[in-house]
Amino acid sequence: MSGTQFGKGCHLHLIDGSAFIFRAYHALPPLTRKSDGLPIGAVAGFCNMLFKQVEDNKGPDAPTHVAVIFDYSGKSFRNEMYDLYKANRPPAPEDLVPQFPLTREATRAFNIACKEIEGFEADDIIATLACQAREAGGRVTIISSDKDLMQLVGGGVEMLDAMKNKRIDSDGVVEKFGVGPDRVVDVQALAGDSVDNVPGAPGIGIKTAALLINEFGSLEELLDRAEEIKQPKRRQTLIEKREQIELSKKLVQLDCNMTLDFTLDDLEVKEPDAETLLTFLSEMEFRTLSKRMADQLGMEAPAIPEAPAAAAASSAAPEAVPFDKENYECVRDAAGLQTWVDRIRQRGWVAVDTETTGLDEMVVDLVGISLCVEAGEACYIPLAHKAGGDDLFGGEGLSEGQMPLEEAVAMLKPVLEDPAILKIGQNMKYDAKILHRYGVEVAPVDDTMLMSYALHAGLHGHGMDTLSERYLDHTPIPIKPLLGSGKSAITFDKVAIDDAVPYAAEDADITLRLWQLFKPQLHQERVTTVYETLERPLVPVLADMERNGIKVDRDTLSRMSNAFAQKMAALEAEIHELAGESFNVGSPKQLGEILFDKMALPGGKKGKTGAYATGADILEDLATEHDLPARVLDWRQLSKLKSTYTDALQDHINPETGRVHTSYAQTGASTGRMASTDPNLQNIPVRTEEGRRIREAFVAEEGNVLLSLDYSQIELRILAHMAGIDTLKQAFADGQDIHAMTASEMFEVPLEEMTPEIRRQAKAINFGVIYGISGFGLARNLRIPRKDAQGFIDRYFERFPGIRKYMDSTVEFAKEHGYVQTLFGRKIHTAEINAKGPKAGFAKRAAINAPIQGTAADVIRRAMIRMPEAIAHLPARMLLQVHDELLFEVPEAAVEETIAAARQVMENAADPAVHLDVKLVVDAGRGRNWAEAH
DNA sequence: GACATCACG
DNA sequence: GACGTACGTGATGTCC
Repeated sequence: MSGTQFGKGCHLHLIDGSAFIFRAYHALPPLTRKSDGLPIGAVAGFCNMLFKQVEDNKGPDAPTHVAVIFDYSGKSFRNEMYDLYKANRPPAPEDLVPQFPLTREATRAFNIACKEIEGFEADDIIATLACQAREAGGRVTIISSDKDLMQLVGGGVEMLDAMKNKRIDSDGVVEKFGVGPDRVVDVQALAGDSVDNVPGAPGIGIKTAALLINEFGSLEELLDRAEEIKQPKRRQTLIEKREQIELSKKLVQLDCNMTLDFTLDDLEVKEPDAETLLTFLSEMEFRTLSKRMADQLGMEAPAIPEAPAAAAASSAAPEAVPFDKENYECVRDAAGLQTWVDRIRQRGWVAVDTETTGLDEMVVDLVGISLCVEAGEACYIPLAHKAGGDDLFGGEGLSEGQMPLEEAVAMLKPVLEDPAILKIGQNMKYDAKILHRYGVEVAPVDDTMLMSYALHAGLHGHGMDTLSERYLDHTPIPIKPLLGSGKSAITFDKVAIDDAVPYAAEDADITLRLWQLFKPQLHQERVTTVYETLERPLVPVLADMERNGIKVDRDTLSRMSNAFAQKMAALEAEIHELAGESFNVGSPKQLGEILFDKMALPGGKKGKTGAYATGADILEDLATEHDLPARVLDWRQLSKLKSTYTDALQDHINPETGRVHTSYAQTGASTGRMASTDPNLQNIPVRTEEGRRIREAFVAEEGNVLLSLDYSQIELRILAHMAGIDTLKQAFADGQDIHAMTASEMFEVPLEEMTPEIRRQAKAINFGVIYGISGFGLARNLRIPRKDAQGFIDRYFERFPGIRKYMDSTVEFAKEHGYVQTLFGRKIHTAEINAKGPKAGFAKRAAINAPIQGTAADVIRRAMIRMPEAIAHLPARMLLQVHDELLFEVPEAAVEETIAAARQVMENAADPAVHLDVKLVVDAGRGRNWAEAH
């Protein structure tokens, strides 16, 4: 066949690749590649179509030439004619984006010509090729159902809807458009197209358009003789919108005369190269297709590890298999471990759990590893259990019957790092960090804790015990009896191996069962995208940040501690003097008795415990008249700073790194926010001058600076977007002072005459709105009469009715569905929304706040996930996240570049999943320490 | 271990 | 008509 020139007797298949991808994407369930979760549903559908094409190549009506044509991403020449062309088309779904290049790869793997040209749409290339083929006397089949291509039908050109397997010839076009192919563009020009944003003639659809074109013969004739039309409205439209209609025709008219850098002859059908194709298919892990293709090519199908989704579905329901300690194996040597390695390889996945000497992953040692490949069947590999304390030779000796730790790790490493084997864990960040210290980079991973978070946020916690009890109806073996408690508590390495096996193996067993249960639920609950884009990819990012830590200067803290202690002592003496007796200032109970009984100051008891409330707000009220409460407030501030920060922080400095390594709880907050623990670095003081100085102890390494980038007013911006408040959006677009603007709108004060006091009140209202405002809450915050506060709120809602609408509809949604959602699809369950009594108020406000706080949390998560790649070329390290702030450490020379790169990522973090009507703005600061940088 | 208090966004 | 409220967190010290 080679060398034949395209001409009579030739048959060209033109496949509309882009259209096909979208149809495959929407028609098929969201399949993911088992080994790493890569979305591949559309690729799978696409490959099946190509497979069919290959079969067709041998069929009775076989093509001699074939090509798959793609849209070039980006704008086409039509955007130059009409900038709104396809403007209302939403961006491609995020899990489809990575599949675009894969479909090109697939096409080439099938050895089919793969064409796209910058600045042109696939339709134009198809049109040009179809015209060329027709002129050469050949036949053409366009494999697409896109009506825009129907203008090409006729003269040997037909279309084929591959999904419905339906051919469309001239008659088919007449059926669809009421006119022949040669007049399709005329009808389209009149009818317009909302999908492509082609304006057309308002009020005229396909039916009317066809009627008119058939009556007048052509669009040009119709427009010239528009005066003759009887219906007044129609006549007026055609006359007034003539220009718009003519533009529409240009938009829908395909270009048959493109200059191509290839010829029809280049599209000759070729046999696929068996090895290339099978390699690709097995890389995609397309089991069935690999087999069918291999059969057709007369080859052996490549081995692909079994798919978890299919296999999980086929195995017994995880909750149906009883828990049985007897089935848990203790692996004591290499031979025993090898059988598990083999089982894992055969299975393609494994649940993993590590046992360690403590909870701090930066410090603790590995004690053992448990594995599970099938519900009910698990093992524990003890590696560093120590002999009993009464051992004559000291407690340091390892217990008998353990294989060497290095040997076990060496055997497991290839499995744990194999991209084709999925590692399943409960809070895998912990295990991955431990294993990292033993030279193992665990990947890919699934995490049942994160799955539960995507599914059940707001309903309950996501710890293993909770999940096991709720979803497996099984109470796990408690750790307490093994470790003891209090002073006599031991670490896991001191637990007897026989006791450790059932406990440890069960954890892996539970994890596997939870995974089998949750995995399909992600799809059913429509949170796969949340899990795959906001949860799973964040794990390694957080692990890196935690490992990085931040340098904290012990001397600075220590000096401050001493200073605080001195001041506190002085204050304490003064307080005792004022009280006329000595008492524990740190005891709210004793303080309350002094203030309200002995001194008889005005104030009240509080609820449950019967003790007086002595919170800062109450003391502040008293402080205007009395010295004692004022001193107590000072004392308390210092006490807080000293105990929580200057003292406790020193204990968290890692002796090896000299840095403080926090731990982020990814599932800590129901809204999608992270929580920071051990220590909490998200609540380091900043609001008072004295407290802010603690940040001076957070420093950069020599030659480096700390860089702080934070979102400006992100929650208010998100509220403006979600509630659709034009005034607010405009103010943000103009870079205005949003609180001053609010104040001006509300109190009708011109911006030039704004006073700090009025602005302060507006600011409180703006924040109140985010929290689900109430007259009471605002009154307390502003210390104004409740009536006045309610007046402010009423005026606010009058001025911004959209806000009230947002609040009402959010609560409505919560009541109906039992959850609310962020813009990115994260669900936050609102269990008590339909409760009665005071609980209802709480639930309502939480429901109003959650989508706003949660969307902001999603945005910064997306930025964090993209950050490593964006700063990979720079010597910068991301250290901390504080809800709307990211802190970096970077050599001075790379500061500007890092700010630019990080800001770019942060400001565009919502795209392309969500297009915000309000731009996100990121402020940056730098300094030798965190106080300077912030 | 519950409660009160206070640090942050 | 009264209830009793700002949203989301974590750490510390007191007291039982």
